[in-house]
Amino acid sequence: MKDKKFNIYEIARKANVSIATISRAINPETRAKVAPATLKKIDQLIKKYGYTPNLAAKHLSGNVTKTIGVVFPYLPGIFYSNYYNHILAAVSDYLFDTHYQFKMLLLKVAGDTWDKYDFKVGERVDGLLITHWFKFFSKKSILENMKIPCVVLNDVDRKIKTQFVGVDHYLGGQIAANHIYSLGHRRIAMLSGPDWSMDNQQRMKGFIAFLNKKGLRIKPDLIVKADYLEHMAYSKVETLLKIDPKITAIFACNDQMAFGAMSRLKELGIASPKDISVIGFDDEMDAAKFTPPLTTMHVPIYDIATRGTEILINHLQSKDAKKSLRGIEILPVRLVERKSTVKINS
Amino acid sequence: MKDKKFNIYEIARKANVSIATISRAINPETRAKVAPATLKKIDQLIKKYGYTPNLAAKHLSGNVTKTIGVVFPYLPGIFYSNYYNHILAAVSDYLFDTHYQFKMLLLKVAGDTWDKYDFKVGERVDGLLITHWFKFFSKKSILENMKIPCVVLNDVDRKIKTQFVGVDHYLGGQIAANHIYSLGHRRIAMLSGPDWSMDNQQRMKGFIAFLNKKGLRIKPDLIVKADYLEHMAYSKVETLLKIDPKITAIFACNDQMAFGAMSRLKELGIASPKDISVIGFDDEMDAAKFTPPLTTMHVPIYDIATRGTEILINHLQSKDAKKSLRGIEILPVRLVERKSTVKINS
DNA sequence: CTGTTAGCGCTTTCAT
DNA sequence: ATGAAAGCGCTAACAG
Repeated sequence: MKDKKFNIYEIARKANVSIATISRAINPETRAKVAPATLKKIDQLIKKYGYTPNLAAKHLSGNVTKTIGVVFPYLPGIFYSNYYNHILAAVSDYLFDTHYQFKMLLLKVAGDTWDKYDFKVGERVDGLLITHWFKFFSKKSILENMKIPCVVLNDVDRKIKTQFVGVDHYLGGQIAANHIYSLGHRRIAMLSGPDWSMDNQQRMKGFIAFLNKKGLRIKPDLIVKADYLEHMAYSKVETLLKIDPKITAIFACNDQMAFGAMSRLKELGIASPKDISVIGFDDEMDAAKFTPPLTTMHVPIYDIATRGTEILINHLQSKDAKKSLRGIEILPVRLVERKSTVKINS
Repeated sequence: MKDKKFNIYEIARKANVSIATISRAINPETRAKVAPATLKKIDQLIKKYGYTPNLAAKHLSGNVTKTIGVVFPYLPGIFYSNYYNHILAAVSDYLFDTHYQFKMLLLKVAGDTWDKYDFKVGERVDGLLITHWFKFFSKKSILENMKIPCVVLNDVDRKIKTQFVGVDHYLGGQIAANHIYSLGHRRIAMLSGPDWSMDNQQRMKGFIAFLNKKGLRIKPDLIVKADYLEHMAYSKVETLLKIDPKITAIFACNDQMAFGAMSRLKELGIASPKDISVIGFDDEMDAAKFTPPLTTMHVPIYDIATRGTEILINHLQSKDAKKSLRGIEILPVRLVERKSTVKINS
C-alpha cells in the first residue's frame, strides 16, 4: 500500500490541468463549468488514486463545514430516550441524501448556559438544531443573536425571534382535558414534569384551562410533581390516593410518568382503566405495548425533527446561508385513544 | 454585537507577542514553554474577546481532527435499538472529559462495501470505532489496511490483524445451552438471527456444540431463522410447534426474538415458562421488564464500547497515533437468570 | 472553459 | 522564552 497522499495538486498534475479545475470538478455547484472531456479525465484519476478532498482545508478555505450540529443536553441516559432517538433518526434519515453531515453536540447543563459554553473546542458547524433551548440560554437574547442559523425543535416561544418547529403543547393539554372530561371524569389528579420544562408547563396550563372553562378546578394538592420520571410517578401515586382516594382519572404530563403510575396502581390492586383512567403525553413507542395500551397525546417528534432539518438545510443552501432564520411552524398534536381511559363507571 | 472575528493574529497583536506564542499558549502540550507572565496576559485577552481557535485551521495544519468516528450500518430504526444506544452512550460518556469529539458515520450497507465507500465527503477522523465490520468489508485485508487506527467492537475474529474488543459469543452459546440442559430440557428449538451476523453464528455454534457434547442433537427443522426480528420470531413460533408440539424450551439468539416468541406463545395459550422455557441473548433493557422477566445472556455492550473508546483514545494520544492498533480483548458474557426458564415439569 | 494567485488560521521547525 | 516564516489543501476572485 503506497501511502503517498493525494491532494488536489497531485491530481491536477496527473490530469494536466490546474488545481482550480480540479476544485471545480469536485464541487457539485461548479462542476458544470468544466468541459465534459476534462471532467471525464479528472473523474477517472480521482477514482484511480482514491482521492478524497481534505475536509479541513475545504472548511478553512470555504468557511463552511457542510455539517449541522444537533444540540442535546447532556443528561445521563439521554441515548436511551425515545425523544432523542426519534430526533437522531429523523436528522440522519433526512441528511442521508444530502451532502451534509451532522454532529451531536452534547452540552452539559449543570447550571451552565450557552454564553459560557465554548463547545469545548470550538465546534464548527454551519447551523444548529436545538432541543431544550431553555436549558441552555440564560437570556432569550442569546438565542436571537446566535451567529449561525438555528432551528429550535419541539418548544415554541412566540416572543423569541428565531425559527421554531414544534407542537402546541397547550392545545395538547386542552385536548387531553377534553377527552377526560367528556368521559365523565371530575375527580382528576395530575402528574407534572419538572418546572424547567417548557412543554410541561404548557401541557399543564392547557389541561387546567380547559377544565376551568368547564367550571372545574383541580385541587392544588392533586397536582404532584414527578419530574417526567417513571419511578417518581410510581412512588407518588400513593400520595395522590391518600389525598383523594376517589379520583377517577390521572393526567400524566408524559408517558413515562403514566407508565410508572399505572404500574403502581396495578400493584395496589387498583384496576386501570376500570377504577382509574390514565392519559399520558408523547405517545412513546412503548405506549402501545403497555398493558393496558396507553391513551396519550401523540407528539410527532420525528416529523418535527424532519421538518426542522429540512428548513435548516434549505436555508444553508440558499444565498442567505449566513443569516439567521425566523419563523414558527406548528405541527398537529392529536389524541390517540387506546385502552387506558374509559367512561366513568363503565 | 460586533462581529469582528478574532483569530490568532488579533490576539497576538493585542498581546504584543507573535502568533507562535499564542499557539503555544492555547495548546496544553506546549503551554509550559510560555512564560507565566505572558501566559497570564494571553489568557486574559482570550477570555476578554471570547477567542476560540478555528478548528478547521487546526486540523489542516496539525493533520489531526481530535475526532473519532463511530461506524454504524445505516439500517432503518437503528437509533431505536438498544445496541447502538449503549454504544453511543458509552462513547459520549467516555469522551466527555477528553478533548475529543465523536461523529457518527452511517454507512449504507446495501451491497456496498468499505472499499467503495468514500464517506460521501471524505470524512476526516483520527480513528474509528467499528460495529458490524463484517457488513462493510468485502475482504478482511481491508480492515487490516485501514490508514487510521481502528477498534472493532463486539465481534472478534482472531484471524484478522486489528484491535478487537468484544465478547465470546460462542462461549455464551455454550453457557445458555448448559443452563437449558441443566434444567432438564431435551426437546429444544432454536430461533436464529440472520446469516450475515457473526455473533449469531457463534451463538448458534456454541449452543449446538454444547448439546452435542452431551449427546443431544437438535433436529435441523427445529432451527428456524427469524433474522433477529421480533415480529418474525412471533410468526415462526407456530411453525416450530407444528414440527414438534412437545418442545419444552426455545433458545432465541437475541432478546428481540425471545420477546416475539413469548408474545405469540401467550396468545396461543401456552404458558411460559411453565410449558415452554425461553432464553434470550443480549440482555436488553426490556428483558427485565418483560412478563415474565427474560432469562438471557448478558452482553456488556456499554462496557465493550467504553473499553474500545479508551483503547482508541489512549492510542491516539501516544506517539504511534498514526499506526494501526492490534490486539484482542474479551469481556465476560454471563447468564442472567430471571423467570422465563424453569426446570422441566416443574 | 481554464489558469494564477491570494488568502483561510493555525502548527512547527529553525533561529535568536 | 519568543519570533519569523514556511507550509497544510482547498476555494474564490480575477484574468484571459
